[in-house]
Amino acid sequence: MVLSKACTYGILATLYVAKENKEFVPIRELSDELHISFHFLTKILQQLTAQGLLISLKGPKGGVKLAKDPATITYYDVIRAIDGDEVFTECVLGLPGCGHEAPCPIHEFWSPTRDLLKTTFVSQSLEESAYQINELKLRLSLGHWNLEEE
Amino acid sequence: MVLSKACTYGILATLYVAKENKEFVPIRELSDELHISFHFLTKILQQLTAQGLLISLKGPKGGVKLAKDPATITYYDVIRAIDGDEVFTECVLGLPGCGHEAPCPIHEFWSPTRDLLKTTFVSQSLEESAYQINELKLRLSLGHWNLEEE
DNA sequence: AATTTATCAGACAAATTAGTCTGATTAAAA
DNA sequence: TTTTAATCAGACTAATTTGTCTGATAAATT
Repeated sequence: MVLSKACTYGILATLYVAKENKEFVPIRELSDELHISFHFLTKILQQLTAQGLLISLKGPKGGVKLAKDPATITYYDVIRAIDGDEVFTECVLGLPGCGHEAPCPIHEFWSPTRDLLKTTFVSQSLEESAYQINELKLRLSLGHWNLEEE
Repeated sequence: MVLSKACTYGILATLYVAKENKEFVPIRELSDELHISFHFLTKILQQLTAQGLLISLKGPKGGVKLAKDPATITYYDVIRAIDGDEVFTECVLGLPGCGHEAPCPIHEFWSPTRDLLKTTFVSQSLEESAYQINELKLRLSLGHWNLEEE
């Protein structure tokens, strides 16, 4: 698995918030719509709040919102806040100190692939995805299509 | 993490066997040289034996050897035998049924990246890496360099 | 001021992955 | 034929990730 579940949940939630484009979305709404455990999602979003990607508000009318313009937040930002950037920097075989000077047997081939992996997430902003979600009516929910309520 | 630890251990072990190029390498030698837990590695190599990538022999002069010409075994073969091929097929956001007809918001961008990921592992054989290990004296061990014995 | 609705904090449980251990089995060598 | 050296089988433990729960805190409404 490239991304942890916590990380994919974090991405789905920030995408939802980006597409809604309103003040403070309650986590309960996110967990209901995306079919993610409320308490688990709460913990994940607290991380994103602590990292400065989200702003939260307690009480009625509370919830979370993006801390910045969604055009300036990339998938990479969210991934790094939850999973760290090890997946984009570490040796795929786990050899300590693997690099150009002391490469593992596939370093030379893995390195460009790893770079593309990073570029893929760096070059996509939440706004671009939010636009596509709205335009193309893309779903974000983890629920299976034929179990979706209308 | 792209590959599980079990998977990286399996790759390192098969690479070691490929570079040694002799009949039946004992797992004890592999675990000592690669600094991997003997019992854990044993279980992993049993999987590879069950999957037909390795042949094992009990008793003195026993151990494991490659079941085929290392030129015909790819990293992808080993990865699939241990981790399965989900990492090469599933949605990076975990959305069930994500695909061309019902894409997730980054399907279009993730898809080629995922393809390169697979291609990277499909196009590298154990023999090619074994050759490089021998020629360039590349290390396989998980031990840190300054802790290595001579 | 009291109530309601939300996040925050942290303990706890379950599931998965990683790692350990003991004994059974098998094959070669003495 | 006995001993020895290896894998095989499976139970067990530890660590990490995932998920659940309860209460404290804060902000808006009544």
